[in-house]
Amino acid sequence: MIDKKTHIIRTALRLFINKGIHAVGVNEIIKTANVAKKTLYHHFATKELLIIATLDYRDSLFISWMLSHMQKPVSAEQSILALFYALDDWFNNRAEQLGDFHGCFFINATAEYKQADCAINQRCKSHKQKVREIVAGFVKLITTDTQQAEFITDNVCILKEGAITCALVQQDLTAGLKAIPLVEILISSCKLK
Amino acid sequence: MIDKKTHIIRTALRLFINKGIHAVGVNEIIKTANVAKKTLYHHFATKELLIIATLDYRDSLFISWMLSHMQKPVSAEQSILALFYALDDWFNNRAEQLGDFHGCFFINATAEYKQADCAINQRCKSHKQKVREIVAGFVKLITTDTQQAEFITDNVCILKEGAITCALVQQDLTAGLKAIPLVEILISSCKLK
DNA sequence: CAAGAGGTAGACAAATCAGTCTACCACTAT
DNA sequence: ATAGTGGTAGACTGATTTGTCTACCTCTTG
Repeated sequence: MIDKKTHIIRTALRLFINKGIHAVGVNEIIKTANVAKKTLYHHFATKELLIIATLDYRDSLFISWMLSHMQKPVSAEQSILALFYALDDWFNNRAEQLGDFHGCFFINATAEYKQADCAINQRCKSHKQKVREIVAGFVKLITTDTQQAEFITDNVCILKEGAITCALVQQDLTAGLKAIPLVEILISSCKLK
Repeated sequence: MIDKKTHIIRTALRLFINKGIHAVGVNEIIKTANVAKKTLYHHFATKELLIIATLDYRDSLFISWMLSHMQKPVSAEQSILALFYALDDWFNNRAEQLGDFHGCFFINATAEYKQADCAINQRCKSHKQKVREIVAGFVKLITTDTQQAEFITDNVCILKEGAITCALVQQDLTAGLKAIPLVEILISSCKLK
């Protein structure tokens, strides 16, 4: 049996993703995880610290999923496109590592915890920063012009967030694929300059 | 004095936008609005119905704000671009009608209420559908090719959602402006075909 | 003026919230 | 074997949740 701490994190994460954070109480978490309340509070002093632990867990899960898709292709351009095909997998529940799609956990968490000085909010922000830097790393291989690279990176991230949001709110599960032609245009428009 | 029902809706909306929906209790709403609990429950049988009323109120507010910006320009292309300049106003708290920026109320509400059969979720979805149709109306004036029009509409919406999300989560208040060059590329790429 | 109706008030109730407490259990080290 | 340590258990607490109740107050209408 995996250690209880990890078991609690994974259970809480699944519940948070499915129902939202405020909507899930500590009692529901311990009942679902089959642990005592004291056990949870032994590992996490407060619910907020448990939330942060689930954010960290999801962060490493998501980053490794993302890298596993982007590192396969032979060209950097293909890596960027692979990200959007991976999104399509995710939206349509073909991304086993990430589980069923209920939107981005970090966007959703930010929606619930908006104060900029709040630890939860800051974890979400730094997760997105990490993701952006991964994208930027591939874009750097496409163009050496730093201004162009920043333009591409910015808009790849905007398209990515937009696709996730459209997939969640409008339940448009094709949003990932829909963005791909524009990603191609975006990249090629810079290569020509 | 405006009628109490509207006063309650506006107060609840402001609190929901600032703090999230689950995070705000009925007690806080009545205290802030300075009304009795019975008054609130006279107008709204449940908290959920109050939430739906705030969604409807915000829907009409947002749509009229959006239209007021998009109807000014003389060309349809300028109208689409005006949407992104308007987003920039919003993100940087220059959109008085919408109040301070705390992300899109409908995206945030969806993050908290994810069950597809839930009334709140459905209101959010249909709001985004309305917004999409407004965009589609302007795009129709740019190209008569329905496939091209759909492609532009899809990606304008994705870029819009992405900009809102980046502005919220990464606190990148320039996200609206950053998307504009790509919107221009998107539109011109179709005009050439 | 008076009767009735509908909006207003805030105390109240039951359920649930996060978090605490004492007791115990299983293992390790002496 | 036994003392000690760290994980486990679940009842308990006080605050807060949504929603209810009776009483009153202020208007409109006869």
